[in-house]
Amino acid sequence: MDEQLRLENQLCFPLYACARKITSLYTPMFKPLGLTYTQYIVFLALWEHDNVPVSDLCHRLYLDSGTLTPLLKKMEQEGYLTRTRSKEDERVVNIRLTEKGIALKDQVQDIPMQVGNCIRLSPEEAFTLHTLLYKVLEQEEAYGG
Amino acid sequence: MDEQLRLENQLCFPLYACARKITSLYTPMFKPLGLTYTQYIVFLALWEHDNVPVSDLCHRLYLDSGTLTPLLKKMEQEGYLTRTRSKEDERVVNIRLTEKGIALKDQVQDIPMQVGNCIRLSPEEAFTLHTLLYKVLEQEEAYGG
DNA sequence: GGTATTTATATTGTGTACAATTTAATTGTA
DNA sequence: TACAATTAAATTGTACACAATATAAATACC
Repeated sequence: MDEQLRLENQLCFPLYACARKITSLYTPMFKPLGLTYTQYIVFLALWEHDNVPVSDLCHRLYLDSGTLTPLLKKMEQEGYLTRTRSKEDERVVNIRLTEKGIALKDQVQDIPMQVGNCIRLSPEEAFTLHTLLYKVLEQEEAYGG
Repeated sequence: MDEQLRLENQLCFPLYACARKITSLYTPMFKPLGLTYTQYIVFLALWEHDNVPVSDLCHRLYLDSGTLTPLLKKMEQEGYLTRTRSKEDERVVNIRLTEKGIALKDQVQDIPMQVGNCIRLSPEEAFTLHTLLYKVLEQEEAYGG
């Protein structure tokens, strides 16, 4: 009885625990660079599309301004990016990487592979997992996906 | 180039985003009960195995004492459980649900199903996702799995 | 039996997450 | 063109997570 309340039968719990486990695999690799996982994904987003409003980062990272604003301010202080109010729309703040921010890319190139090597999934399993996660993530309800 | 640094090619990112999305589906259902997601999984663990040391909860939930100690103290204050030093080993603190904590189970019975209905995966897909997540989670490196 | 080591929690400090609210700018509309 | 509604960020407040350290009890070992 109560099978639906068994920890092992939840989908939410392994997701929650697994996400934290993977993040913890990255943490020691970021430490020498003085980065955190959240800062890393902000960089990943910006290395792909730079000079974008805060709202663009919010959408792509599924994070809100309450999380990103202080993070971006800190990254600005550390010289990785600039925050500039848009001339066309004064409500908008544009984020642009500095040379230092762009250069950081070279230093993290092989980190995804190192973490990947710690995860014992076959390429097929990793692909399946990736596909299923995006299927859940891109459902219409939340974040206007 | 730089395919390995594209946000979309990471496994960590959809995991991280998906975990937060699922948690956010639970939050409004917990609100009338005054619960948080983390408290919920502590209850799930205790409804299965009650009267256990803090270390047992740490292992089952993949959380450390820095997270659980303040959480358990708060849940104790709210009358959901008791924290008692073991007589046999004074280092150990045993956690036991009160009647109030046990009774809460009735009020959350259908929440997993409601959340499940929000996730557009077939039973087979959900099973596959569950299996792959546990495969990653139960690898030997971390948490003594 | 006394001391070093290990173990179980607790504490401290830092960094997210996010709900709710605020502020300021822009847009829609009578 | 005033004025309401909307939008983009920022702010405030609460709740985790977790690394690092501290504390105290138990065990190991000489």
